[in-house]
Amino acid sequence: MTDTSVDISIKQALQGEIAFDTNVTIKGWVRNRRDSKAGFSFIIMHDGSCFDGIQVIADANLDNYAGEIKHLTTGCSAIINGKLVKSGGKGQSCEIQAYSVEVTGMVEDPETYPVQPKRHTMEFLRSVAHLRPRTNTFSAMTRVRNTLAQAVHRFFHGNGFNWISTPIITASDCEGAGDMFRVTQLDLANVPMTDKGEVDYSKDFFGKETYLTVSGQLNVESQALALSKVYTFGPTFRAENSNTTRHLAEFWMIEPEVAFHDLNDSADLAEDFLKYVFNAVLEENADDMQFFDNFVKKGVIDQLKSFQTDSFARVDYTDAIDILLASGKKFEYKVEWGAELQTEHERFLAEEHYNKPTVIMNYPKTIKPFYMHCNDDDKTVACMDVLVPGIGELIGGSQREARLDVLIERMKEHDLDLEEYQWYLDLRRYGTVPHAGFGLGFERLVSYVTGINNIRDVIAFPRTPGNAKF
RNA sequence: UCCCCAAUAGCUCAGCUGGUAGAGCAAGUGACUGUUAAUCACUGGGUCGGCGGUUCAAGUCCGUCUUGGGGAGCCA
Repeated sequence: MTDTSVDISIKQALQGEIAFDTNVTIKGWVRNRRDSKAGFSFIIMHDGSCFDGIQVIADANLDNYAGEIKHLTTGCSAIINGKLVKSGGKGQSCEIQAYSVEVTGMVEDPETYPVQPKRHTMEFLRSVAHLRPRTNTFSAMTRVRNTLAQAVHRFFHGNGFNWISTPIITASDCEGAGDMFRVTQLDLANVPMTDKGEVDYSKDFFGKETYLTVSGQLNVESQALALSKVYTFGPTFRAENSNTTRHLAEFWMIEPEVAFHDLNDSADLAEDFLKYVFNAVLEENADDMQFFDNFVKKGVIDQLKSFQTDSFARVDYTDAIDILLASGKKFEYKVEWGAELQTEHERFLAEEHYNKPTVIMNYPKTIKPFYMHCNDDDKTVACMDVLVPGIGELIGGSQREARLDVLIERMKEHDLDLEEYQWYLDLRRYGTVPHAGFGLGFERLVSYVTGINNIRDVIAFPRTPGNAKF
């Protein structure tokens, strides 16, 4: 019987790709077992290929029925060989009538197996991150995350972009941004010192201080000024002591950069990009998304669908300030031109005023980094934040300052060491062009799409302050 | 990092003003059933997050640390 058997995924069976009466083999993990004293057991098997499991009918006359099959519990692994048949019960179209159930791994102590067939809290599952992919929520999240990652590459590839791998180890704190993770080979118990009593980094692996990257932007700009359309998609690190539902110390970031683009082009690109990847998930993960819509966040499917036709709200920072002032809302932080928008302000704009992804453009230059293009008003820079309901900032981007003299002036204002940035300034010396790009936090995207509100639950093994387990 | 809250069985929780612990689910056994988060009965299972303190007595009160949650800051 097994000679003619076909190895299939559960997805193939449930999607009707396999004809009834075919002799098939599936391999996976037991989700649940129910016994019938009429002489057989129902075993629900999952293999991660799709949201649902397949029901296996194991008859009592199988050799190992009493010895093994009757003792199968949630989490056991098995190889099932049998005939794919039309289901004799309600709730599923097909099932497998087993010829053999080969148990590959029992669960050592069923009582302490953490993943029970019941609702668990996300906090508990995070503490067993090595086993949580066996749950509905995490297997669905993983498939959606995969679809998004594939769609990211497909979108850019289809639009003529080159994927650039920017360095993960970097020698300079590019944006003068926050804390970075140090990379060193020095013996921390015996650090070499200079005559001045400072750490002698010339003795270190790279001969200077090095860190994990916080952004590939400056590097990828140089690629854009030759290949025109480029993007990065890779790991990024921030040593900020942020304890929120939307920050990770290690996350994946997508950073497109396009020559001859201005800010509006960049906002258009961001919009097209989101439409594309949202649509990919709607098409490829309908069952997973239905689960999220039912049990994680009501309305999450409609949220993605409505964005296909209804695009970004776009508003200038200056106008956003007026909207906030005119709203009559009492805010904890004062609304005034020149100040950062606080979370409460962003939430009001994206969740109450517009209730859809909202782009705020052209912020005061005093609160933004040195590399952003100075607008003609000499007060604002050409930048944008894309805010989405429930997440906050999903995308941050800007048109870059392409004029050498203006850029140098801005760097001096920010107290940067010009020597360190000569290569970056060269890009303005040799054939400079206007260009623009943005950064998008991949996990925030997964969070928005799935409705899973804690960013620690949209990556397999989250890295956060005080937690690098697994 | 700041403010607030929480930590009790494998999981989710209850435990009033201090007197050494309970339920549901899970697990084990049995009954029953083409079942489907099955149902019913019985059984086993806890150094009440760590350390220190107050008290005759601490799950309960106080201090501190750790972890987690909600919010804020920083940002993607």
